[in-house]
Amino acid sequence: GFIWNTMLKAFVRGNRVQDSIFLYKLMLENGFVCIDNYTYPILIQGCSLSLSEFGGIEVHDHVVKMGFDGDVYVVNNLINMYSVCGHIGDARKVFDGSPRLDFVSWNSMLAGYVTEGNIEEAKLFYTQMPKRNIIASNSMIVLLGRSGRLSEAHQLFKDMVEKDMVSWTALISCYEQNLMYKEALDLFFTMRQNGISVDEVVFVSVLSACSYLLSFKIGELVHSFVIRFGFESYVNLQNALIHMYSRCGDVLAAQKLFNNGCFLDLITWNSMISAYMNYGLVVKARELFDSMPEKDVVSWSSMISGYAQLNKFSETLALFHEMLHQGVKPDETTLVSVVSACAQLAALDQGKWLDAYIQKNG
RNA sequence: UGUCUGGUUGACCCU
Repeated sequence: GFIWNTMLKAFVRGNRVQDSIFLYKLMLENGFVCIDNYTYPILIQGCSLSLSEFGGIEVHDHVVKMGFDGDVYVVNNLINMYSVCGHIGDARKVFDGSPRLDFVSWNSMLAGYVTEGNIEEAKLFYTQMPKRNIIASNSMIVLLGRSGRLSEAHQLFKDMVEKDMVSWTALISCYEQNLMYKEALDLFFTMRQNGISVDEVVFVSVLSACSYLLSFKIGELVHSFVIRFGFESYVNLQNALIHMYSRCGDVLAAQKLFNNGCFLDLITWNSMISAYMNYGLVVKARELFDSMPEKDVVSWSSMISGYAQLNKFSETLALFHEMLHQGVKPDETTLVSVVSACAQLAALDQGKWLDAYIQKNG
């Protein structure tokens, strides 16, 4: 069975959930022998990643019929799948009905409450845990931070007998989410002083704080750390650096990173486009936009809102129509810019048309 | 060969 499972995993990793289901059906036709306790966690994981609740429910059904519903790995994946699909009640049913639970089961269930933002349940559940662990505590820190309860988050952090890099990063993010970027940076430097190891995630997070503070000097310093630690080729770090430099007034540094970068992704392109637009470099932005291998709604919105910011309202409307023509669905951000363009141009008929569009599309 | 926690891009608002 492990050959089949390996193929299944390859499909799931490649975000090809339909193919994984198809392969699973072939496995069924092959007489079940290739289906084992490794098979379902992979399938369920695929449903989680693609938020396919209906696929997940179907797979859950098979799990029961095939008698794998006592496998703790299967159970944990089911809990996770129902949680990320927003069916926390079903996750809890799996949890409560499972003959066997381990600390991952508890962590997964807790993570469900955290995703949901359910402080009460999460706190209750956390106190009910047979044995707390770093991952559970880290989840709680995130939840408290997201809910604006910074002092509670900090207290929990301080009370942890063991902390890891994620605990520190989670607390740094808490400060950032509550717009306390200075404190976030301080915490990063404390983290370094305490000799805690760092990874690319920490740096991305810290660079984000620099961007908000418009702190070129610290941003540059962090960039030097990034190089010293050998993380400079990570796409997400390049994206964070491009964003930081553009926010902090050095669009040329951003451009240099973009031009020298390899393995760039959509976010890189989008960041560079909005960087150019923020500096009024419309032609450069448009060149990039037109040469993008693929665009998403953020690419379009960056251009459209950029035009609106620069008072180029007819360009705003023109690009919006182009967007619709290409079958890209605008979101709220896009529409805000378009509405303001209509208002500025006193384009009453366009405005009416847009109003009808918004009514029709919710 | 399988499961749980932290991070990056667009308008407005907030700061």
